[in-house]
Amino acid sequence: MTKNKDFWRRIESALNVIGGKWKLLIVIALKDGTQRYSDISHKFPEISERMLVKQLREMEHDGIIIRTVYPVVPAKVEYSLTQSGEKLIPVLKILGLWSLIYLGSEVIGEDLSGPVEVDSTKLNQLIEDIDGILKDVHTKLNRKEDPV
Amino acid sequence: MTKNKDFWRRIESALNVIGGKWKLLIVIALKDGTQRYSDISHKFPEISERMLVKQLREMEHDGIIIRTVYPVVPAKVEYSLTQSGEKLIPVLKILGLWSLIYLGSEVIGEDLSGPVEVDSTKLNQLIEDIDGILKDVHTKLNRKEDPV
DNA sequence: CTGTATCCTTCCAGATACTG
DNA sequence: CAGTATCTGGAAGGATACAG
Repeated sequence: MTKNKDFWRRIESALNVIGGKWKLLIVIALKDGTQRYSDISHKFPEISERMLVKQLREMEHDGIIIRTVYPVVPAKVEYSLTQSGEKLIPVLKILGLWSLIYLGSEVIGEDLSGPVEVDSTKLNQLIEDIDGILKDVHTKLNRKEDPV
Repeated sequence: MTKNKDFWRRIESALNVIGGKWKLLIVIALKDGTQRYSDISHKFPEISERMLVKQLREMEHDGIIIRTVYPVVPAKVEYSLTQSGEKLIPVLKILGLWSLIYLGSEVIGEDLSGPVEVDSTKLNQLIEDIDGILKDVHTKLNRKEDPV
C-alpha cells in the first residue's frame, strides 16, 4: 500500500504541474487539438511571450504537452497534449464540478451566478472517463493480482 | 447548459482555492478532524505563523474551512473542514491517482519510485464518493428535470 | 514565425519582534 | 495560545528590443 504521506505528496506534485496563473489556460488552448505557438499566443494575449515560452517548456518537461518543430522557414512549432495531458481533462472537470456546486459565487467572481444546467450525456461521459483512469490505476499498479 | 468558458473559469477558481504552497497541507492537517491552531502549526513547522494565518483566513473566506473561537484564556481557536472542504478530499485523491499513474517520477522527486499497491476497498470508496458528488451536481442543478 | 536577452517593477514570503 | 506588525531579499512577471 502506498504510504499516505507519499500519496499526498503526489497530489502536491499534480497541483504544481497544473497550478500557477497560466498553465490551465494552455491546457484549455490545447484540449481540442494541436495548436501552433501563435495560435495559443493569439488566443490568450494576456500571456506575455516570455511567460508563454516558460510555461510551455515546463509543461513539456512535466510530460503533459509535446512540442513538435518543423524545420521550415518561417519557423513552425506545434504543441499538443500528451496522453497524460488528455487524461488530465476529466480530472479537471471533476474539479470544476466541485467548484460549481460547493464554491460560493462570491469566491468565483459575481458574473457567473446565472442559472446553470448540466448535460446528462456529458456527465455520463465524464463518469466513463474517470472509470477509465481508475482502470488504469488498477492495471498499472496491481498487475500481480488477478485482473478484474 | 453552462457555457464552456464559464466552466473553465470555475476550474480556475478551484485551483486558486487549493493552489499555492500551503493550502493543501492545511487540508491534510484537517482531513481527519478538527485541529487547534497550534496543532496545525506544530504539524507543519515549515509554515511560518504569518503565512499560516493568511492561508487560514483565505480558506475560511473561500468556505472550505471553519474557524471557531472559544472565549477563554489562554485563547483557543479550532479549525475544521466545512462540507465543501470534505467533498474536496475525494477530488484531490483523483488528482493524486492521476499523478501516480501519468506523471514520471522525475517530476515528483525521485525518492518515491518504490513499488506501489492500491487498496481496492479504498478505490471503491473513492468511486462512491465521486458518484456522490455527481449526484449532488444533478440534484442541485437540474432540479426542474425529472429526478433520476 | 518562434522564440532570446535584458532590464525593471512589483509582489510574495521569510525572519523577527511584539500583543491581547 | 493565537495571533499582528514591520522590515527586507528574492523571485515572479511585464515591457521592449533583438535574432535565427
